[in-house]
Amino acid sequence: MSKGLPKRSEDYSLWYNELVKRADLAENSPVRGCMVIKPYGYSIWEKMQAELDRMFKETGHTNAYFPLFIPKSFLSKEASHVEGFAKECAVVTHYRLKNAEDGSGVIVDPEAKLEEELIVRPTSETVIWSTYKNWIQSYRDLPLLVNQWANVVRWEMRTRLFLRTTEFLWQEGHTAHATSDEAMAETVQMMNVYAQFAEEFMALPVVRGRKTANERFAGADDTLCIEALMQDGKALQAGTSHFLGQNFAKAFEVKFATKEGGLEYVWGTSWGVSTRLMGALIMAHSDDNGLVLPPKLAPFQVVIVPIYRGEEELALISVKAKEIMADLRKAGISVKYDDRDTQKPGWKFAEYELKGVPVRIALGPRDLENKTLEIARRDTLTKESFQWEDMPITQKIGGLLEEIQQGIYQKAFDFRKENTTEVNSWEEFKEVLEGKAGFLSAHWDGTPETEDKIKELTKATIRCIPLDQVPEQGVCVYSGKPSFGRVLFAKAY
RNA sequence: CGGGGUGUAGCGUAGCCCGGUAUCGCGCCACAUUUGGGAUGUGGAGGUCGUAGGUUCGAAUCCUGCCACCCCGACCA
Repeated sequence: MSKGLPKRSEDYSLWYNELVKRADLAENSPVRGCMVIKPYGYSIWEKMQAELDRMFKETGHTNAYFPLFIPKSFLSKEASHVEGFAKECAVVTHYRLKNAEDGSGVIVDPEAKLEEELIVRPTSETVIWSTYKNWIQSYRDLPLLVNQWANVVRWEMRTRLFLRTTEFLWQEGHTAHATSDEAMAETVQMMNVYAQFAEEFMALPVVRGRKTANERFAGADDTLCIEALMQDGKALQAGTSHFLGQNFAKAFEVKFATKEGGLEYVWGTSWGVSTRLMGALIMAHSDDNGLVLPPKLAPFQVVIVPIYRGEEELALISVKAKEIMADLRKAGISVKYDDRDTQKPGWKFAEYELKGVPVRIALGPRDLENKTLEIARRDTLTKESFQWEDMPITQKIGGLLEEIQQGIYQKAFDFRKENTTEVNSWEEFKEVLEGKAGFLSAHWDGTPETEDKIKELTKATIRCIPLDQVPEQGVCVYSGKPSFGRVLFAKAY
């Protein structure tokens, strides 16, 4: 492990990549754009999964699993869907290899060509709706509320660890409803679940909003989203929830008998978050010393580092350390006791800072003597000496974890506030975008043409029309035409 | 797909212009001394120099082709 991470201020992109690798979250694989998620990184993802899964189940959803491969013909059934995904699909054309005759290795067996090629799912709407056709006959079968945890593949031009990988892990919810209103309510509900998860667990403040027609999901009538702001002033779409109308129902002939005896197409939604959330988590909170993890998602919340010389001293310290560990665990706090004698304390301190462990406890002979602990918090990098008698250790650490969770949320919230700028002219728009970046709250005339033009000129896109948008008379920053409320622009990941 | 760059030990690199089978650091192994912020010393292991050809007595180095990856753009969760 080499010392020193690149500085965010010098090269944000390099800082991010190095951090992901050095904190043992993930690394590149032999296949371009794919990554190996390492145990430490994966355990953060598992925590995210566990919370989200709980929230999905609390809102009435159940998990299922649909296949990785989709017949090519399925994809073309919904016109705008195929247009959106066709350019980035991996295709399976053969099912067998054989030894090359010249002994140079294995080759694709030309005899083993598939009748119909298979698509590796870029998303599962098509295969799921083709299945729903058989599952739904009556209003009694509705609503159908299903989620799946899966991997998907999108052959992107350019990839970045966690933020955009060729294969990524995600969950995709796919629901079917009897009415438009009900499907829309579901779409809103799931966006709120995502927002709540981001804010409460990731300590990541998000804007709840609606995508413009340009930015909408391929095949959706409406896309709601949560948008977050990263430390470099770029926006990151953290989750989306789509109202599919009857588009997929029509494409896959999914009809149901109504109570009144009619036959109607069902209404659908789909919603998803991915391992991209890992990228959001990393970029939102971390600093030049490494990761900063919110206690609610850290693989372990507390690490205890013993300081000792010799076996005997370690034995004495371990007694106390294990006592603390047991107390904390009883209180539901996850702890790691690192008594390896293969690394020195200083090395461990740096290591756990790099890995973002929220609280570090150092315990040495001096502490045994004085009945103290050295408690260091990762978010502020401050240390304090804690007297055993002052209060129960569980109360102390529990309170501290709470404080850290709150603290990093507040810090991110303040950052977003400082970096959300109301702009009222085109000059100002360009100036802010090039200078401090962040979210630009501006009037827009509501046309895709203006949106495209702004994107072309500045690379900024409309991240969303905030759901809490205040009605306000104004003129579009670009076209000067009338506008009735502000939208959020930003350069995005 | 356009622009730029890089492939030499697990990682990061020197050597390349000016051909003579490889430098240094981190990491790894052993031993000793160390342990309250990334220890020190001594000894050691580890490389068909991305790949295929060519030139040459001899190629990491010169020439040609290929492959891969990274970064910046356009595209996208």
